[in-house]
Amino acid sequence: MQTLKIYNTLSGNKEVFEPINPDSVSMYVCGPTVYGEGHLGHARPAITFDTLFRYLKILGYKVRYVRNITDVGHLLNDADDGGDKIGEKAKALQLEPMEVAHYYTKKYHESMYKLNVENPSIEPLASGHIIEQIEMIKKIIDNGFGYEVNGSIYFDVVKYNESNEYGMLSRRKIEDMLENTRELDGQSDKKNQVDFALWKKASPEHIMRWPSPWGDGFPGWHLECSAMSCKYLGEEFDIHGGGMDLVFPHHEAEIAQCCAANNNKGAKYWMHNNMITIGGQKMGKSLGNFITLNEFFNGSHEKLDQAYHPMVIRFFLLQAHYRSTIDFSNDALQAAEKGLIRLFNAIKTLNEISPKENSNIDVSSFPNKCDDAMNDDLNTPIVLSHLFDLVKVINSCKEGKHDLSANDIDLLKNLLNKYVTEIFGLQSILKENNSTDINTLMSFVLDLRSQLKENKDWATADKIRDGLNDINIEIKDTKDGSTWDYKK
RNA sequence: GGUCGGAUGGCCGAGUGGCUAGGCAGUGGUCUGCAAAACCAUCUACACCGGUUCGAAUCCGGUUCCGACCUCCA
Repeated sequence: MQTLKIYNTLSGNKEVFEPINPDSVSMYVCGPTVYGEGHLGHARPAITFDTLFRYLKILGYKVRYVRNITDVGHLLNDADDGGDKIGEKAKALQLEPMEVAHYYTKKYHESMYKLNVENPSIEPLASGHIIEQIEMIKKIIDNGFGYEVNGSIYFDVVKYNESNEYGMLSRRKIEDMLENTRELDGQSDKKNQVDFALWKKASPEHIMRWPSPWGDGFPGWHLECSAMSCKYLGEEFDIHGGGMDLVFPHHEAEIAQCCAANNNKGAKYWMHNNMITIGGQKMGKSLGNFITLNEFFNGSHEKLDQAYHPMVIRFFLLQAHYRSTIDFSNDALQAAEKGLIRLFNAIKTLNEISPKENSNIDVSSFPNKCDDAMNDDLNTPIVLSHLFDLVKVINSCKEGKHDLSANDIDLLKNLLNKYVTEIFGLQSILKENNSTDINTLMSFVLDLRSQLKENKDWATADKIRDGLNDINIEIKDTKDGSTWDYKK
């Protein structure tokens, strides 16, 4: 098996990936809170870790991939005793909170399907694991790291830090955090500002609530991931992923909870994808550049020049390294779209190349070069650059400038299939002209037109060409005759 | 304010102490009745100021600007 290196936020370094069990990998990724339409910010971790999921399987691992759905309404902020995101939305729409959660879960799944994101092995709901979360709180209390105030349970970060290291993931010092915390008018029940809620007592108007040993309430913000990863992957598992914005406090708190409950920090490798920007700005509702996935797919947002196929979004994300920020703009997406079409045209071309006795160009190094890049912390942009070098090779074979043997053609077909289809999960966006009726009709039209051209009746020939162009059919005149295709 | 990260050619985006990243656009060419498409070739770079070095875009220091987190957030 090849040596895969991944960047571990915990150590701040690229590390050789060695799973706890040699043949299998356990992976947990933070999924969406389902209170609104899926947006670009959801696409990046989904695609980043989908690519990792696919790659680990290609490497021969048995992978259990858990990605949760957060359908429990956590509080909007710490000082607030009132609403949560799902509950607020439910009130606004006069729906049950679970109707809201279910509706947006379905929308999320639809977007993931369009982006060709594979289903995780398990997709647990936070609301379905209240019991596990309560049990975990009990363990934390029993171990002396939780305390109750007025029906709410808090995690005692200061006490925890005496015997453990709070801040190991985000490299924060608890002393700095205690110093820097602003006075918040002393509304909180917490002993220290750095403490966080494990269980929150539900105020009368809070609609999402469950019974517990401490009265009706709802679980804290960070608990579900600890409880569910532990349940399905064990107290110690291989990879925990999510967006960089979750490093603190969410993932830091998860580590603390797992250590406090199980004396085990949970994941061995922590991986974080970077954020996206739109036109150089952070995406946010207040900035007017908040674009949902469906708006990208149908082009309905005013900032978009056109619709972008889900595969263009996927390809565009893969053209950047997952730990870099990536900036969305119409120019960049249109460039990606053209690149993607070029790639798939070359794959099509490869199937049409007739093999020669011997190759006169060496393509044997391509598989290793791609693997090396992928093994270097999933450097998908470098893999793509190699694949585009391959596009040049394929095209020059078509032009008769190079030859490829049958063996080499197979090698390239396998390589492209492995990377483009299986690991990157890309699908062709070329329109297929596979309707028999239209093909018969078009070959008649093209035949007619070539007669016109032979008779030098350029005016009529051009009229046909222009007319077809208007209905999105493009005629391509080559020296071997004319072909046609749907325009993009 | 604290912690951390970034600044690469017209746009996006890799990488690295000396050797072409790649995509898109541009330019030149092939092909064509013309055009389009396609294909081939190719130019423009490493924020600023110092330092280390035979050599730095790459290492070090400083400056400016940008971003993330510190509060729900992918």
